Amino acid sequence: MGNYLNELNEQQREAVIHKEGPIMIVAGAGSGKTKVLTTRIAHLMSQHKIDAFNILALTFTNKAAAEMKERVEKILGNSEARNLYIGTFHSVFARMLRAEGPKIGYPNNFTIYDTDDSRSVLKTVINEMNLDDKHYKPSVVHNRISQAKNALVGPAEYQNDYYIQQEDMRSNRPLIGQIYQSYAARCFKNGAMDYDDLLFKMYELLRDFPEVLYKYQHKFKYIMIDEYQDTNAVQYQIIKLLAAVHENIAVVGDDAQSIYSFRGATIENILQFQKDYDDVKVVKLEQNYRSTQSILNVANEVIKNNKGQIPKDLWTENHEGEKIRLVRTMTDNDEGKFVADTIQEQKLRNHFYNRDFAILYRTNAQSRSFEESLRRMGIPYRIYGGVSFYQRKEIKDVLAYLRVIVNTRDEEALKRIINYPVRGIGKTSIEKAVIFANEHNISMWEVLTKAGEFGFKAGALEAISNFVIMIKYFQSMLSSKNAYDVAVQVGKHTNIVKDLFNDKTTEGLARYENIQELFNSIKEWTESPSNDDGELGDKTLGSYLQQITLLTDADDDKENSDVVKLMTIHAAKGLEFACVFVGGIEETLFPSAMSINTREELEEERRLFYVAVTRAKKNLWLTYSNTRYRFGQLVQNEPSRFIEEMPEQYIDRSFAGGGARNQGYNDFGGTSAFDRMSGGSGGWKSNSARVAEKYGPPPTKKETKPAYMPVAPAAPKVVEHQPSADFSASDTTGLQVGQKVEHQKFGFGEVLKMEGSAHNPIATVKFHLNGEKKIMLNYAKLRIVD
DNA sequence: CCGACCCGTTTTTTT
DNA sequence: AACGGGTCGG
Repeated sequence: MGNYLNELNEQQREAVIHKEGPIMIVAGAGSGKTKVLTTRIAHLMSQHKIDAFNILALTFTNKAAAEMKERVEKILGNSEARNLYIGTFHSVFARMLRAEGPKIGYPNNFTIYDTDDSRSVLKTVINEMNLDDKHYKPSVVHNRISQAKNALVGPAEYQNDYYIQQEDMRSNRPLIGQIYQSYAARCFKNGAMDYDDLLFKMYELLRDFPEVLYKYQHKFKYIMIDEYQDTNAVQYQIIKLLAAVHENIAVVGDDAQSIYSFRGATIENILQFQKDYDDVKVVKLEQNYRSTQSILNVANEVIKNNKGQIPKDLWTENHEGEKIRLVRTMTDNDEGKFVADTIQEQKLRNHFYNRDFAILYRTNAQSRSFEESLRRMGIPYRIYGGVSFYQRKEIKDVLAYLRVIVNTRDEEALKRIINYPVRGIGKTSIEKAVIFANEHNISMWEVLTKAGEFGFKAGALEAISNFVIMIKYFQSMLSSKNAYDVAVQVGKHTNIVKDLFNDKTTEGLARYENIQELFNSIKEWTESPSNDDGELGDKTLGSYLQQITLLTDADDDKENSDVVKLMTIHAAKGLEFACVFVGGIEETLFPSAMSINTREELEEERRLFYVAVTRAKKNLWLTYSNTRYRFGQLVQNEPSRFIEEMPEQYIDRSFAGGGARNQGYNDFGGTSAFDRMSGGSGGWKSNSARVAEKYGPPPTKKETKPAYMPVAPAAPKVVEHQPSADFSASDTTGLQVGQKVEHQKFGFGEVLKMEGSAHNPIATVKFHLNGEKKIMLNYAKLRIVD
């Protein structure tokens, strides 16, 4: 400790040591923004003896929060940092609402609804109003309500706002306001908040309860906000309230990286900041420490096409580096192969590790072709985002039990588990219970506890009674047992675990493993150290459930695991990688077809492009494909307009078509030299010989070809397998090691090993075609030979 | 009350 | 292409 200031440049230091009053740090990509915030926190604590309890730092991802905490701890060299209030907006407010919830009529153990829960409640409400959920689609209505909440518009204001009503009329959904009202009432009745409520209710709490406002205003003497350009109206108002007393607020942001306007974020908040406080200190961080000059120049040049950026003069002392490689392929699969091939090649040639690579894309659906190619090459990877672990069915089932135990008002969870596993409470009984609950304005749970008074049939009555007794039994454990012990009891007592264990299908096995993983993670959480602040240090089930809903699977990453990372560009913000591939640089995909209608939308896409490019430290590949599958249909896309906006001198287009050597560039990979080295795929492509002719022999170490040249495919002796006349993939549920199988392309073989998950059943098969080959594949395409 | 089958939707991005 | 919801038959 002590010399941390020496690591900073002049501007960074200025921002760190600025003690009192508001400060706005306008910073470019890779300029050490987060470093400044963390150092500032450490500096306040060590030099100015500010107590950790009095510092609030808000971020947009759990990962950023965890990193910050870790780094502060490292600088300070003690464990003081664990008492800091560092977290995402949502998780910090959830904690506060947990403490203050009863003031606004919510239980301390209120449930947090994720997007699926919200839509499910909406569907219920829409049906109860006798509206058509095909027209009033829950997802559409949810977006609308979400936007309203983020703009501080409650149900009443929504229905009274002329322009909002006009919009709803125009889309022929005039009743959204009423749905909003019912939805809010239902969530409240269920003792539940959705993601947006965590912000919206926090604002109302501070607005309506002066004593609460007073408490937190005085508690938080210093406030830091990361990624300030991504704040929306509610967040802005909350920050303003919290900071009003001390005005020791430091915000860091880059207007060029504002990419969350779809959830209400507005860079207006940056411009407004200087108007809201007197004497704002503004610091600009313009030196980039991350990327090569080529990368930075490309990013800067493209972003210049946006109007109204805050002028910044970004520069770097880094080397110019290699040119940005622009790569065109014929199909999305070829794109995947190119990337996997190039990763393999770069690893060997330039001694990169898997963890040095990231593959970024605009939409989650694009991950598939990359996954497949990586798997074939045997390159380990991890996908961030997409369907989170906690959204899996079996996980949600167990969590639903836990939710009901903690908050019996949670009707969504109750309905999910009341007859799972089957216990004789059928559809009719459930409907009855819901109707009774609505009629008597009590919770569904209360109906169940007093089932005798509501005239259920004898059989149903007994089933309900047993169910109620069981849940009450679980509840009796809450005070004496921790989250893990309760969860284990639930698993045992409900037979969920046993049922899954007995399910020997691949899916059942995977589900069983997932449940075990859930239990392990609960245990881990239960045993992790808590902080000294009583109000948030608890290890109860209620506390567990609240934080779990706010977790993304990007958060619990095994930081050091040596894998290639795949994620959307949105998810990549704030991260950096030595080598970056950005896929699908095509019109209708990037920029998205949804976002080309207004200048604002298009500029956000361009900022997204800026974010993607500036993730790279050393090497950057931009790939696009002539054709790709979308909704199961082959579509053709033009190259993205962003490609033309890049300055020529930093671009290597030698694999982007146009030149003679690129004609018919349609088969990368599958048969590269590295395939054989890695025991991967290869050898069956009929046209690889042709391609090899065009590109010459595979590179050797002696060659002085630039490092970025793709690996030319070898010219294998190809024998095409002729599938049996009646070939069709069989039901492979019973597939076993040793089984003889046929594959349409690879021919006959024998199963060596089986692994993977239900979604990705992987078998290693030894095929006999073209000599023995071991291939890992998703075995859905196999025929069992008897 | 469960499975098999059919049909419609999905893909912009996230807490 | 793949998943979820709905329907129908056993």
